[in-house]
Amino acid sequence: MNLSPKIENFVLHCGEMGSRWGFNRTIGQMVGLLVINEKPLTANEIADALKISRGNVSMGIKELQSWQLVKVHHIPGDRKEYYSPNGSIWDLANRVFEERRKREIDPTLTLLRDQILDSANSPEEVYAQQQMQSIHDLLETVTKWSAELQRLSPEQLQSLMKLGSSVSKVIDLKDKLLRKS
Amino acid sequence: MNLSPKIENFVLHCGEMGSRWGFNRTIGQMVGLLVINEKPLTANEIADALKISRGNVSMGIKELQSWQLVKVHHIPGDRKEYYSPNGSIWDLANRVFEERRKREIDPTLTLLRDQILDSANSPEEVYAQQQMQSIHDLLETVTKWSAELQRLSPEQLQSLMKLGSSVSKVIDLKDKLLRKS
DNA sequence: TTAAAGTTTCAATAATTACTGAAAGTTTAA
DNA sequence: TTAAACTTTCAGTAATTATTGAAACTTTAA
Repeated sequence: MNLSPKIENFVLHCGEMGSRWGFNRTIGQMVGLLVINEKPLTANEIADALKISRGNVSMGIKELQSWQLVKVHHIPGDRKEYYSPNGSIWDLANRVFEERRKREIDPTLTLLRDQILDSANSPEEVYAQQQMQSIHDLLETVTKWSAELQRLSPEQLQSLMKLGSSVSKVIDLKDKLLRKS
Repeated sequence: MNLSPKIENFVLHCGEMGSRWGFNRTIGQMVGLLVINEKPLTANEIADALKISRGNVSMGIKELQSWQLVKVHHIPGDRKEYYSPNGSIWDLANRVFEERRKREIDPTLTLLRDQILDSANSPEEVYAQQQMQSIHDLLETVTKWSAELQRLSPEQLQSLMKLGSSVSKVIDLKDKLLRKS
């Protein structure tokens, strides 16, 4: 497996970004490689292209499956497993986004809900409760909004952007409309 | 500095979430501690409350300043520096969001713009270019949308949510309105 | 000036996280 | 069954990241 410089460049970049996107370097590279290749790849091809051990590929694939980012294919008469991205770029991004919400926001929302139910026993705790309530409200709003946006298709979002509409303009329009009716 | 169990619990949680939010455990705890305390704290108080070294606090504060999350106060006749969160919860979240966009999306957008300008030299590269174009378009859309949403005040967002309006409903309203006029 | 009160830096080390490769496990065809 | 072809696991090790604490630096009051 010999990557062209352009493709290798992209794959290496995905590796560097990997940890920022929620996985590690190797897994970032794997995503890049799978996305940039039209044909599904075997674990050995991945190990070879990225110059990593076979065992590491196996662990990476497992992780990517837990994020629902890869799909397995079988070719009749061939025992190897072939891997490819599970869906369009948009689908992949949505899953990463969703998974990160689960990891980065949900646990805190759970904690805050519990803490807020509990009553404060001192002036410091009264202030602490207020702050926790603010964080809770913020996170709930963000969660709801991200769910709304995820529901839209890329076409809906992009056509909206291309119309030159900002969200605030849309909200203004909505306000006007509601006032009239 | 003795934290009540409830407050300690919150601070420790912030520590555990720290790395998921883009910093490390200690810095997560520092944010939690500063946010939950009404009064600004000195570096020594932070070190004491979190049981970490003074040097570590210094480095953490530096990092938090680079994210623009803390503010320094001085009390007349007192040489110590007092730290507090730089703005409301909403302000802090906005800055984290913005900073993460810079780290997680912008570098990739830059790379993809360059790659897309370059012409493909093989069928594999043609496919690769197409995929890179899709990722580019997706990231641009996400970037523009997040900028739009950040522009709204928490009140605007929340009132909108409370009206029970989903974004798609708002978009539908907008379409109807545009069709009429 | 000086020294006290504070802050920052950074080399050494600790803690965490990722990776390898050999062994164990699984599946399939004969 | 057996063995070939493949995948997974995981103990040991490598690489990376975070933390300490002592020394260097800075600021201010006398």
